[in-house]
Amino acid sequence: MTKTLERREKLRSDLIQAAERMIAERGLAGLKTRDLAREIGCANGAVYNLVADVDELVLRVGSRTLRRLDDALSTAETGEPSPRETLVRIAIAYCDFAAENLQLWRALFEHRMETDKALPDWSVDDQLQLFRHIYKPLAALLPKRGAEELGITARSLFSAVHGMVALGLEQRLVAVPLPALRKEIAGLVRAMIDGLITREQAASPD
Amino acid sequence: MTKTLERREKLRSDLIQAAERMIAERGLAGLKTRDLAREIGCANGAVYNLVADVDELVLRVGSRTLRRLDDALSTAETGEPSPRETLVRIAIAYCDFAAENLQLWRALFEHRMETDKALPDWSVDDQLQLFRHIYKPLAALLPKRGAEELGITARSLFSAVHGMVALGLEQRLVAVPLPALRKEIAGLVRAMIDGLITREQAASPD
DNA sequence: ATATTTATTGAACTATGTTCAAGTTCTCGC
DNA sequence: GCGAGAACTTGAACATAGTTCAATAAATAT
Repeated sequence: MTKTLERREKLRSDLIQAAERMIAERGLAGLKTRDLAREIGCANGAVYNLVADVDELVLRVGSRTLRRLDDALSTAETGEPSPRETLVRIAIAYCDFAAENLQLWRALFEHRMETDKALPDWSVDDQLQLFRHIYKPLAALLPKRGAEELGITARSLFSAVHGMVALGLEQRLVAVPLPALRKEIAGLVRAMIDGLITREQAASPD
Repeated sequence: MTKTLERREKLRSDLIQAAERMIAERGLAGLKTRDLAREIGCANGAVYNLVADVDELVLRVGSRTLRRLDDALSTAETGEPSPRETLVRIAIAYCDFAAENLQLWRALFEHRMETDKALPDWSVDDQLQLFRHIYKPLAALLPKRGAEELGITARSLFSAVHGMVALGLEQRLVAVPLPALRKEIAGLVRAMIDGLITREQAASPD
């Protein structure tokens, strides 16, 4: 009885790993059900016994990528006493992760579900976890801010770094060499933090 | 003799406009050659007499979008004496443009050419123009920096704002209401600028 | 007016996600 | 054990798309 269940689970796991490998090697657009089926040794149609459609598959791969990214950021935030430098390290870690997992990281943002098909909950949850890395060090630096406001600022800071990484790693424009990009990010993160602190202490001079 | 040439040019122009409308309404993935052909009144295959392939079509639409974006940013930078507030206004203008032209703006970044097919020059040129809006006000604020360094910082600042807009307008995560997003962007841009100025005046305390 | 060049057509080709009727394998009551 | 019924797997077939190209039509030159 459990025999086919086990087999299914094994196959499903193989499928997701194969999809991950394929995206990493050929990009999101290079993911093909027939190639996947061949790799895991089943019929093309059998893929749809394991996942509902390719959207789900991409989301499952994304979930794994987000978990690894989360781990990378967790590592970056340990053992650094200064909250300011912790934030810098997290930003650099984000940049490094994106560079080392370029296609998988891009897939997180490139993928679009067909209109109005909602994301499953388990996928949404993953994503919201990312901001939490920034929250604690930021709270230490901006003691006057409330939880709500801090959450928003954390999100903004994350987004700003994301933008620098996204455009910095884009091949189309002048590609920035990675060391230069890391330096730029560190500089702008420090500037943002300093600016936020200054503006918190002063009465927000617009 | 010029008869068919004229007709072709007219058709090509119609095609690009139809593609623009289609992307704006249905997103980049909703662009279909057969629908385009029907709209401009020619055979499906005739599309390939007007452009080499859909890649070129998307790029041509992108070129128009970039031009309109450029205009919007130009408008934002006029008539504001303070360079700092000029930068804030440019950032807000970028945000507003993205919100008002969401699908077309997204298409600029979502589109990926098939591997190793290079962008045509006319397309690359367009994109580099965007940073130039930021350059002048930034130069006024950071007089000690050289041209090279300023260019990099301008790019970083642009990228950071881009990231805030990109993630802020993303439906998947908690969508930020537009007014809140504008406020956030204004706040973080001011913080970045203040931080950059502070760090330029001090001896860059890392 | 006719021949030659050029442009346009739409059917056909390829690739790809998805479905489903038919075949196969497995399970469970006897 | 074994056979009926449930569950699973298959791969051919379908729908949709981008792209090509031989055949047709139009335009131009002689």
